[in-house]
Amino acid sequence: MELLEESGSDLSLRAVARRAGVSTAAPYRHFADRDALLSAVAAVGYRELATSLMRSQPEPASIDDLATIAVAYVRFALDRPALFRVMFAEPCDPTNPERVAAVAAITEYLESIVQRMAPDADHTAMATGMWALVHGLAFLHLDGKFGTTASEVDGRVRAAVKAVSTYPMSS
Amino acid sequence: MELLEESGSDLSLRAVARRAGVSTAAPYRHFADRDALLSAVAAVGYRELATSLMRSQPEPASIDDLATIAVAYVRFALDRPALFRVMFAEPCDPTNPERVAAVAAITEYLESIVQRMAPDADHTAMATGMWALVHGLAFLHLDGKFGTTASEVDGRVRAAVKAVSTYPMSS
DNA sequence: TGTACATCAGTGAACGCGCGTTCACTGATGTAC
DNA sequence: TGTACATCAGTGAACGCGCGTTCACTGATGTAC
Repeated sequence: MELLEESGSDLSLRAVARRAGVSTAAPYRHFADRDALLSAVAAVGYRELATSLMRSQPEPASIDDLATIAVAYVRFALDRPALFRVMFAEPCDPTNPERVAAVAAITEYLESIVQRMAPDADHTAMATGMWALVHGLAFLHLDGKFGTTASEVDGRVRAAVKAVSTYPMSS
Repeated sequence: MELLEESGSDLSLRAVARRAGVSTAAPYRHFADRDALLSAVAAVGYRELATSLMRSQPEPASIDDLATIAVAYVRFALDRPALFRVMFAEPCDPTNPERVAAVAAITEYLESIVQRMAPDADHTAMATGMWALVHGLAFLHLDGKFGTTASEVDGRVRAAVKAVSTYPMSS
């Protein structure tokens, strides 16, 4: 995790071993192969993401609260870009139970929010949409597709979430 | 481009040369280095993405039309995952003018839609939100974070876009 | 019409690199009797 | 209390790989006179 946070580049078994002050082959005592390591790291990442979202707003009740959660999500991605990429851009082993459970936890959290805030909506569809919204904001900022400086990010995320959640489109 | 569509993996100069039936060093006649090639490929990708979005709905007038555009965006990502990743996940040279222009074109297209469909909204914020929504849907599907089979994707995307665009959240 | 020259895409060999993975091994620790 | 054994994290050397990039070079094409 330390390595991911400072280097930002791809995670290699050799680099992990170096960082641990250990020989090249030592990681194989603990992980079957590179994919297994990456899956494990991703699982930890998911748990931390879920934790920081829930901590940012345990019981969101307004669109402002929703925007706060969105900001927490984007912050997570921006603060720990390499970890975020491992979590989402690597073709992680879909059979890793920890990973599956962590994704399910995030989905459930989102659905519970939707259920409370928009009781008439299709919960699943709405939760999917909200996740996609914050995820897209995270990735687009991460990849610099908006010409946004770091200090503007929060405001931009809040504004986007509020705009989308507030104005129904005509017809 | 052919290479990206069939191999799905990283694009290397050597692989490109092989595919072109040419020696390892030949690409350096045309591109300064690997990043330059990637930037050029990304620029072409942006243009093609913009084209297929506009073709899917030149003058969107309803939420259904909006959902159609979203489906086109996600389809692009799913049909050409490696290209999509080069466009968005690689740290592309931000000074490449073609790339900047292509991103601007997509932004403008989205803003014009928003302007027509939600004239009261903050256009920039709303366009940001819409882009993030479809982009998030694309990436989450691409990375298999929903347990969705290929045939369900369209329906799921439509439902998510409609849900988010239709129901305003309570305060 | 013929000759000299510039241009330029492509060649092929080489460089040094970091990588994932395997192998037979060492050495410390704990446990059974 | 002492001895034999199993466990297991870690070693270090080696394998073969594909990569980005550089180099001096060739050979075809077009152009100027």
